[in-house]
Amino acid sequence: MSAAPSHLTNPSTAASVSKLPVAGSAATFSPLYQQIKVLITQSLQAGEWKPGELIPSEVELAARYKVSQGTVRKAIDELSAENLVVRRQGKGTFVATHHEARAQFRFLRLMPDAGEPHPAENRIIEVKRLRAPVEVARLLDLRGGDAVIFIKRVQSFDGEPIIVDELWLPGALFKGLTTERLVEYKGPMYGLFETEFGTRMIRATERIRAVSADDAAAALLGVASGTPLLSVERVSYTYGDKPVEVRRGLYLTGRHHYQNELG
Amino acid sequence: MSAAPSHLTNPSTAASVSKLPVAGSAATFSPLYQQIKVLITQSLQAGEWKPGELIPSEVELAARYKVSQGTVRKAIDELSAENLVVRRQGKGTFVATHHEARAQFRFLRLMPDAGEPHPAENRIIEVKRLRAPVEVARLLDLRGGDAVIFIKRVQSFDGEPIIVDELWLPGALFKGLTTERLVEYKGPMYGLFETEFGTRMIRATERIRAVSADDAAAALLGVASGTPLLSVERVSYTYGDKPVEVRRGLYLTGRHHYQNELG
DNA sequence: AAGTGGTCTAGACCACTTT
DNA sequence: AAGTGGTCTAGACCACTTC
Repeated sequence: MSAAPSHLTNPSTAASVSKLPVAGSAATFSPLYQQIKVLITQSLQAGEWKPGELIPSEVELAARYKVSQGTVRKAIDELSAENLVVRRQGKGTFVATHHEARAQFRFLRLMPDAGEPHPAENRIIEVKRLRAPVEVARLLDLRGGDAVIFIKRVQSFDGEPIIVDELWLPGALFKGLTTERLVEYKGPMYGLFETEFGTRMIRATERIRAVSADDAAAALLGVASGTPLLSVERVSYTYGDKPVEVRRGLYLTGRHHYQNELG
Repeated sequence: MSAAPSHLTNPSTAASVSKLPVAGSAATFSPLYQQIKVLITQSLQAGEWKPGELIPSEVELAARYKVSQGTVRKAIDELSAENLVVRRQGKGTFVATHHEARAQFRFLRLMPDAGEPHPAENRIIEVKRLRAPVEVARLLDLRGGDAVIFIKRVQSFDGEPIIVDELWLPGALFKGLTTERLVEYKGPMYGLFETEFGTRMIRATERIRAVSADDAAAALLGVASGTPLLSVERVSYTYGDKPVEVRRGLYLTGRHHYQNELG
């Protein structure tokens, strides 16, 4: 390597500084490949490379950031492990997208007890704009009176209604989201969010409980009130761990189950 | 490197062979670091290094297998990602064990809605030996009449009974498992299995449903019959993806929830 | 043939832990 | 001081894809 890259701080070449982190100053050092990872993530967030597109090759990125190819490789390895990008030998590295079968199963864990999973059919029940309820505002990091878009829908498999979903999305990020666009759109909802609104869901946390179906849910699912349902409360995050969706699903688990892997 | 290692097949030095996999012969080539990974896993399985113990350093393993340190490193990186070993800078690499707070949360995802998770208190209800029911036999890869050990217990948090568990274990692997030993043993049950019976749980799959409490479960949990409960059916696997435990838990999710991360 | 990611090596230095 | 894993580099060759 020729010269130390000015915009990056390499502990290997600045040992004295890294050993003396000034209290109060935020000058903390992280490995080079972590810094590269942050830079690449920022480019992804800024939309420099869009979902589905090819990002520059390892050699190009190494030249851009003035580090070795091996360092770029380690950064991309981690981004790939986090499902932010997908590597394809011989072709290159692509920005991950929800427009793939791959991504579907990551975010919908309900599987039929027997047989192959079938694609879900969506029925939109309601879309409206309202002020965020306190609990939703807290989870989405919004202020009290901020607007959110509320969506209610039913998902069916093989014609059988199985899931009742309620979603809350920050109004500021999803301006122009209407029933019409939701109904027209074919494919996964996260695909729509990503393509039409530039918001890509990266990861989510779920809290799962067993509850009794109330009258409304029972009617939509075609079961008796009081039937046990799986309640799945989800908060989804985009780049920078920013929460951008609150969702509550009620799953009918008579012939389906929530599949989970403990590693 | 001096000479080609005789026990390993390196495609880099045997390209012609790797390009001509003979149909019928099982001679398939995998990267060197994958082969190293298999060898290390076999040593773990054979008990050459026991849970909690230090495994040889990267330099030593590189010498043993006649490959570079970088290749060993990549193998261990993956074993570490799969939670088979734990790296500690400056100290070495250790065989993962269930006798750590770390491992607990991987296999018990039920968390209190508010406050910190508390350690579970176990109450053993029943331990007996019986012939494997067909469904259990199928899941455990046993033959029809094989013996299994059946355990029923209740787990409480802060004195409140929250979980009713039923477990089935292959009799051949857990000879001598009695109520007494289960009651005497302090700490996680997987720790007992690992230390006393040499069977370490590596990963598990779970199928989750919402069900109604029957009379027996309701009595044990101190709730009304018909209360919605989370049903968690688990199959646990040890080295070589061998199933070694079937478990069915009923979770009371009034003030607790099953926590899951979607990556 | 040229370009991409995938593997493997060898060597340097760093951060952390123990002796 | 010596040993461990952690980072970074440079260069070679392989497998796969595209032109």
